[in-house]
Amino acid sequence: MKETKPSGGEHDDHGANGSSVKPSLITDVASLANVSTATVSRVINTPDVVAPETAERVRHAMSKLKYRPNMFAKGLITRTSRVLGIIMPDFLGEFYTQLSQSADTAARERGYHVVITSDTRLGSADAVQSLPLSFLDGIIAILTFPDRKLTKSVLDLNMPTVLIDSDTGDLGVDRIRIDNEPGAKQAATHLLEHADASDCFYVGGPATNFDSQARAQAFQDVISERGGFDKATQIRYGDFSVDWGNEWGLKHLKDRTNCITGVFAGNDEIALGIMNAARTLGIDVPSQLRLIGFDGTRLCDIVRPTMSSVAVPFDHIGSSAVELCIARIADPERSVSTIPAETHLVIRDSSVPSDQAS
Amino acid sequence: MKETKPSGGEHDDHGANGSSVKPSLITDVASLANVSTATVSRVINTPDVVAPETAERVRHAMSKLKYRPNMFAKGLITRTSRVLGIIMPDFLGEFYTQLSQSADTAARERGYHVVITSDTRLGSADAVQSLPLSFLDGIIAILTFPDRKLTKSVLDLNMPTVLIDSDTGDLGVDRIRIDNEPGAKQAATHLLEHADASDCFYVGGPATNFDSQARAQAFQDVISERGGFDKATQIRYGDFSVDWGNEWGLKHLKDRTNCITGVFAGNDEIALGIMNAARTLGIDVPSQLRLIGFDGTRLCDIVRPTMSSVAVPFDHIGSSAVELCIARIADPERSVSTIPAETHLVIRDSSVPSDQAS
DNA sequence: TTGAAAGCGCTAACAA
DNA sequence: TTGTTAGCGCTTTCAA
Repeated sequence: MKETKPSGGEHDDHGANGSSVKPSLITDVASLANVSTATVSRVINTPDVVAPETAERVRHAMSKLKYRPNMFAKGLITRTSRVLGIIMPDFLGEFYTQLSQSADTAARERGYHVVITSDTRLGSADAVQSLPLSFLDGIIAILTFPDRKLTKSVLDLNMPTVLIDSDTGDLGVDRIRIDNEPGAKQAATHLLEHADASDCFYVGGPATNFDSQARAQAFQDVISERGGFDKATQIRYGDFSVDWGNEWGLKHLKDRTNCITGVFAGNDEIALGIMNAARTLGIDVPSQLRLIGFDGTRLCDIVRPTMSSVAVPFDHIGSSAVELCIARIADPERSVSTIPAETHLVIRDSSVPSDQAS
Repeated sequence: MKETKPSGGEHDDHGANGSSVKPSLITDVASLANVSTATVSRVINTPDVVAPETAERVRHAMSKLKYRPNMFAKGLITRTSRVLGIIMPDFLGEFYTQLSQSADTAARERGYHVVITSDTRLGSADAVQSLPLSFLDGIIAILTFPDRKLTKSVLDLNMPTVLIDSDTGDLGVDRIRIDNEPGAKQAATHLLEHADASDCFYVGGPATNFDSQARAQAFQDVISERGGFDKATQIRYGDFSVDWGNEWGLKHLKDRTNCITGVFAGNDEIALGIMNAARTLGIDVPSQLRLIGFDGTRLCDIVRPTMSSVAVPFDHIGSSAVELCIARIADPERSVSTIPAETHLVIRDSSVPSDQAS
């Protein structure tokens, strides 16, 4: 309490809009506490190496000046930010939402922050220049489409990266591999319990989507075993939307009132659309139509009848991705690994014969 | 093509895991292109000021070396990142999802990036130290609870900030003010068209939540005008969840089979819960129960019957927040403004008398 | 236990 | 149109 008055004020800010008062620097804190900047830096980064009373004096100065280290300067030296970026196609959909939440929790436990951003810009030509992604210590990218350019953009970032759910072959990158097969096979098998093989359908997302295809394949493997399978009609692709499900349902369900139809949808939203179409057509779920979705999002428990769906282990995926990413950051030389994320069928009301059929 | 070989390689990376090869620097590019670092910097930031052929040469060197400016160093000087942060309570829920999407779009158009992060850590003691938020050029915070500590934490960041939907008085900060009143009054009025005032209920979120309260107040204003209003039973608080709606419905709807009940829910999820409870109890929506939600999320069109709801203009809110934030960044001295976001009722099937009442 | 000083990679005057 | 040079705010040897 004897040096020059530093720049940061101690009285309340007038405006409270940021950036009106300029932030105090480490030098301000140093002079207020009568120490060198090195010491201030030490109480922040390696507290145990500085004398308790000195540390206390410094801490007092820091809070008095509302000192906040400049992360640009800090990062320039340490080359880390302790923030992980999650790149996803868009912010919409339960899928991404639940994944973000679990990744955030996992990151937090390990002293990292997570920020979410959409990848739309990644595909553009000047992506490399425009992306302020170099702030990040690592990247977790959810690449659902086999978009080579996008994948390459991400890989070109040349930083610790974890890919989720992409169809990319072995690019020598850590990956969380969502295994569609077990859940999809369980779903198909479940459908077959009450419906003929020829009455079962797969209504998927985009034909180019890897998951969409994998689920279709598993479905086909199970169904075709029973014979009477016609790929052209029993497997259809559209997009991952309620509208597509509704459209398919309206068109293909109306003349199926005197048999039990089994439908396995590419995701929950499509399934919901089909459920709505059935209602419109007066077809009862589950007595006339057995329906199973995919992803196991919150939607399944919200709608009535509740919807059977193949659950994707979001928590496991989110936390594994974070762990893998942090492990890679810690040791860039460690061998590449792929962590499988198994799916499994969760049966709810939309696929089991109701006791009181109407 | 005559200088020292720079560090970055031109052959493919072996591993493809980031950080194995060290990134090339501006000096590498400069020497490869036979220019000074200043010139390289110019082709990146002010291209028109450098000779076309020189620029071309530099650009070639950049792509050959996969040069990527170090944002830490750049930010240290320019003090900007062109990244805006959106802070929200959590990643869950349609509300935040749709808001993020519109903010992202708006930011993109203006050359900014948006990252989403949850605010859980903001409230903690060491928040100031642990938050790597100083990277951001601005912050958009969604503060739904009157949490003074959280609000203060955000404001203490002392950077361009826009608050959305908080109940904070005038803190001299830019704000997007969601106006619950018009929509809520329309909802209450709509309910009154077919239900007695004493048969109308508001089932809100947390009692401490500002929006929850504002909606309740508007509801009360309209309903109590008709007389026979008992606040204690007709206004109930819980949380913004499907479960709470279901719980309320199961408890309070069962002995209301011989009158038309009108329910205005605090958000769409609560409304959905109530809708499910009604179904469980065999109460028909909308003939016996007129139901209106709040937020106007995608859920409203997904469920059957489709749900009437007070729409919140997400697009407007997201883009306005981004605009306001960018304006503040551009001119820290500009006067503080509050942009209202009006809500309005969107009538769907859950609140209108069905033609064929059962 | 602390301080002095040398940068981290980049941009921005100021010259040329 | 281009180059030289001085930092941005912080961390980190190296000495003391």
